[in-house]
Amino acid sequence: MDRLPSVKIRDSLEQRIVEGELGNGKRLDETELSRFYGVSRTPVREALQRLAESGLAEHLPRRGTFVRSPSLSQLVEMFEVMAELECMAIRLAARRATANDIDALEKDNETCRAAVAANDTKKYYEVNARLHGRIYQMSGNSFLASEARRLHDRLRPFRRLQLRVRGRMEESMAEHDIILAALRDGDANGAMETMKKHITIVGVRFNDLVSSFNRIMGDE
Amino acid sequence: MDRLPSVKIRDSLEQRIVEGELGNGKRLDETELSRFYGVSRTPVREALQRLAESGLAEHLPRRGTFVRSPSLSQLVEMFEVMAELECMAIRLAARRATANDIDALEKDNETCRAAVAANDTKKYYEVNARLHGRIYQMSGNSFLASEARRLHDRLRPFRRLQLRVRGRMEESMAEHDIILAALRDGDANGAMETMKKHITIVGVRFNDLVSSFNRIMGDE
DNA sequence: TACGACCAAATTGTATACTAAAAATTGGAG
DNA sequence: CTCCAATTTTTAGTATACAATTTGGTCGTA
Repeated sequence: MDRLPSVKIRDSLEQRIVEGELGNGKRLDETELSRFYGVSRTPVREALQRLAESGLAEHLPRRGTFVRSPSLSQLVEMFEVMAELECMAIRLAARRATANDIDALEKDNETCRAAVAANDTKKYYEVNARLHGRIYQMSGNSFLASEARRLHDRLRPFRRLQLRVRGRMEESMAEHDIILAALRDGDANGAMETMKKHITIVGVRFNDLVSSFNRIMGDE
Repeated sequence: MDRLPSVKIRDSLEQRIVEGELGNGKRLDETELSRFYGVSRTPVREALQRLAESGLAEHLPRRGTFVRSPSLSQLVEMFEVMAELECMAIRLAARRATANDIDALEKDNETCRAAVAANDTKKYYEVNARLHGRIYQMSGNSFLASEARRLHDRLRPFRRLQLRVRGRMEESMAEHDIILAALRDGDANGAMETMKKHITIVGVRFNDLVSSFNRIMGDE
């Protein structure tokens, strides 16, 4: 199944925004993009409609479409909601996890640990995302899983910067260990407690986040 | 500010789906819709793209766009997530509510009570939605507010059916009373407890059963 | 009758042409 | 030189024309 051009363009734009190539406030010019992708304006417009619907861009009638990264306060709000969803997922997962599920998590966690030892941020991020995705699945609530994954992806660039903060990867690993131990014991409350701390940015030094944030947002 | 035709069409379709006029599986024919709305296919297509992105419809490449109502198990999952978001909102609201906020809630609640007395389901739904929306706002987390409102709107037709169940409106009122009382006392936990019961449709046991069932059966 | 290939109608996806609204520019008055 | 207004230019929104793909049916053959 080969995807439609309009969908491919949408995905490409989404990635370019998330990667930071298309910074906040950047005007997404229909003609320019149509030249870039070698198609007419029609599929580009459809891609932009979908982008705007998902919240990554804002469409102003008869003005154009603009990349809209969240403000700092919106970011904090999003992390707050993310923490709640992760908590919910881990609570459900603790009740429903099978031995196989937990084994898979353990395996990912060890890969994470290796990445930390090698100081491989990219690898760590990748496996970490898989681990969290697995927990969403384990919750048994596929709607929750899809919502959590959506938010997770949207917070991706910020989460990644957060990991660059010195010592954050090690700290994160320790939390993973506690969460997994709680899961193994079926201790839903313990897992939730740690997960909340794990996600919420309040645990991180606020200044670190702000400086990362400014670095990302600084370039237009 | 007058909205663009493509946006108006999107909103109209969304409403028609939610109202049940366009039932599950209904094919959204581009030509037919363009005739219906008296415009060309272009704005209709853009409206359909947005609908698909928001999850109300599904777009199959070169086949068409179809209304996709959630299955029973998806519905249960969505209510489960809704309950979690409502809990979060009420927890935050309990900490941040001002006297004015609570007065406004009380007023809505009394209007609700009048609607129950008159057995006016439509009115009850309307004011009930406003009351919940107010709680989202009171949480102080605007991202949470927008997400909760989105889900609330999407669950609207099912919530409405639920209210037709005999005695459900009265029961719902009683819960509102308890929640408001807890809010007035700043009792976040009490408010959350009741809210959880208030939202969850069938009870946690059933959710667990359906979720495990789906996991076993491999239905994603 | 059953099955398969091929053709035709319908419908989606894309390109292009046209319209209308907003930004940019130019020209003049003060 | 500055400010404002009219005009030009650019660009978003829409219509229409065309291409590509699926689908249903028909015809022919085993």
